[in-house]
Amino acid sequence: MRKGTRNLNERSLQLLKTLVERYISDGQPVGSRVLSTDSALNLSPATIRNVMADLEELGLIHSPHTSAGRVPTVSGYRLFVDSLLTVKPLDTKELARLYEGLSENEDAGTMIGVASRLIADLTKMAGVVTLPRRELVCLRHIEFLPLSHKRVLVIFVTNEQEVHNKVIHTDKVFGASELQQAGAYLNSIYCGHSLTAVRAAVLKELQTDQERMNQAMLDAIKMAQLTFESDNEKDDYVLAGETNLMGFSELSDRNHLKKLFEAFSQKQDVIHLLDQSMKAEGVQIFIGEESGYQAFDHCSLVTSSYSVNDEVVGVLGVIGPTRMAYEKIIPFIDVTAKLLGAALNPKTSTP
Amino acid sequence: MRKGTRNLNERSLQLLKTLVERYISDGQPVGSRVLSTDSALNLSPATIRNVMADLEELGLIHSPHTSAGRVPTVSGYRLFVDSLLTVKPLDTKELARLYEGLSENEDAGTMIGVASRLIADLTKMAGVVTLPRRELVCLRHIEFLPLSHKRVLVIFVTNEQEVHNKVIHTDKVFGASELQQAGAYLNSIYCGHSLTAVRAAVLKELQTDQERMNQAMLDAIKMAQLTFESDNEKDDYVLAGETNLMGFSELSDRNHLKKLFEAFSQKQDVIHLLDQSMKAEGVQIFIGEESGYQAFDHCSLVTSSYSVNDEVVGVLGVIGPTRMAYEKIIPFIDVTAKLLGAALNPKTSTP
DNA sequence: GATTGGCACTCAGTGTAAGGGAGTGCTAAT
DNA sequence: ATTAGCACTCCCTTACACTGAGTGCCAATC
Repeated sequence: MRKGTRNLNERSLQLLKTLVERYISDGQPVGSRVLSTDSALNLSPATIRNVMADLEELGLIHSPHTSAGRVPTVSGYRLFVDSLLTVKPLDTKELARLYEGLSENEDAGTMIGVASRLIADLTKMAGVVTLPRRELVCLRHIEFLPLSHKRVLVIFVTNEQEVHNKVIHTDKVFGASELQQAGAYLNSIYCGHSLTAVRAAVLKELQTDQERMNQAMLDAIKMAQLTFESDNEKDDYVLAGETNLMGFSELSDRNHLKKLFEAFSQKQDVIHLLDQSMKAEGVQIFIGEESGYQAFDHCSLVTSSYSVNDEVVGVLGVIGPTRMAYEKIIPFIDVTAKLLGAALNPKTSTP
Repeated sequence: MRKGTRNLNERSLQLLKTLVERYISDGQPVGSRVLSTDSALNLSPATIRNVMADLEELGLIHSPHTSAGRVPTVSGYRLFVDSLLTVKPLDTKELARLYEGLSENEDAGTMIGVASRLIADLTKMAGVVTLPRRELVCLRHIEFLPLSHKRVLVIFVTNEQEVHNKVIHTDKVFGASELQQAGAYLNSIYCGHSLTAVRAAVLKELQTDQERMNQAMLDAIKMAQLTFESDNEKDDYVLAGETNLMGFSELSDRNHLKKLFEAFSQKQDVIHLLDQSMKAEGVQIFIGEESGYQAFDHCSLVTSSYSVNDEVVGVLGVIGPTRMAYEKIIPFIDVTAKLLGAALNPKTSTP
């Protein structure tokens, strides 16, 4: 059939682009008339209708009802962001605010919060930033305190000043001084190493000859193992500006909004989604149902991993309605990720 | 005028009560006809209309428009909860779930979270619980770590296993061993005391003769002072089930809901409100605008302080639409507060 | 004097009909 | 291949009438 032959020529792509841009800015279904005047091409509405019929057949656009204009489908958005979109340079004011906010030398937790807030404020959508992975964090100090019932409270400090704590269950009862000794021992050998390195070293230690260690050392190693045994230190993220999402008419359905907020507070879906984009470097985009989670059906996520010392340690992004200004959001997220990475770099961030 | 003479006789109160109950259960403005059949009094609609006219003049009820039924005003609700309401005994199932959830012996942080979640789940509204005041918390362990630039990271553990940390700025540079010594000294004298007691003792120490102390002791005391100097450890609360509020039609106004959620995430208004009810013992109720915060205009708060060892240490409550089932919520909050207090009692909660 | 029945009135909500507007699909002409 | 024209569809708004619920007031009744 002849439609196949003209499926996606230059012109139809150009029209799709204009249509998406127009829909993003107006929020109204776009008709052939507007498109005719809007696009640089000099085509009559009738011609455009023919093209639109093709685009619709390809599943790129869709008509809410018989006599409304066309609206991009998820595939349409996808094609748009993948090949049609022309990114706009960042607004200077926004860039300035990013610089200002992300140049302070605070601890990682604070910076994460600042970044999240900045994303939310500047995009008027919801900002989300994951905490840095533990590979990055290096052990600075560790300490054990006895609790009742063979339980021990572990406190460990990472990087400059981040304090973590965890309760572990030991197989015998330890006294305060024994625990103190164990802490001192571990501090002396593992201080300054990354948590993953510590975990690896501890495991190796336990598997090799334990004869050359005395009981106290062995106890210490065992406790370290319990402390760092798994990544169960559940990943977490900082969210800001959720309330911004309540303003969007496309999310006005009470039910959708509720599901979305529930997903935010249960966290796991969001975390899983962010994890995915951790694997790839650079900006990633999930449009509508692409995410695979019902809660995000009418939302898009634009994310980017951020790196410290050329190693990916976390993800940040923005959550908003499918109809968002991708051409502005994409560079924005890109820059924010780079700035956050730089701000977290211990070389430059230690005063 | 004659209306004055029969302002608030038994009968009109009875009618107001029935009206409020009916409105709470239905959510529809209540007309004279329903009220006539609903109330035990055997009165014709016409008579009831007369009474309602009086109640309206007194500002207790109000008509949304000429020919709708009547709806309670804030004053109407107030009168209702203050003198008309007959509290219903707690549902056995709910009571059972409360017992179950609040009998576990976890650390305070967890219990607070559980309580908040329980309130939200059982009332289908939003639950809120403040963290216990620091008067209650007693120092278990304190420790200092050197940071750069005359900054010191203080880590202190309170009660069983709650870890806090703070960065203080000292007026000279301390080495790791000096700091360790200081920590050991403070542990030896202040361990087991409440934070407020520690603060008081430290202040007293600094004001009296410092001759009998050596420099190391003095440094330790000074650092303790910096650590505990103010209540700036900002009070905080745990919120659960905010999303439940999105289901209520009376809060459907996008704007109201947004303001409410913003108040939740900014926290200060909520904290201030909860603080107020900390002062009074027992259940307190804020209806609609009474709270004084615009964000809560169409909401009611039912709160109760909770106590450990007969001392008020925190507040819990439920946030929902003005039209809520007070007669069930009030005893519910009352019981929950008592159970939480019991669960937090260190005597019984330490295994 | 309190209570009640009756009546006119008000007002939200609903259903129906008509007209306008925006947009489409198809066909025939260019 | 493109375009103009036309008939058609569907949404939206306005208008109008009608219903039902509820009120306020007045006069009759207990």
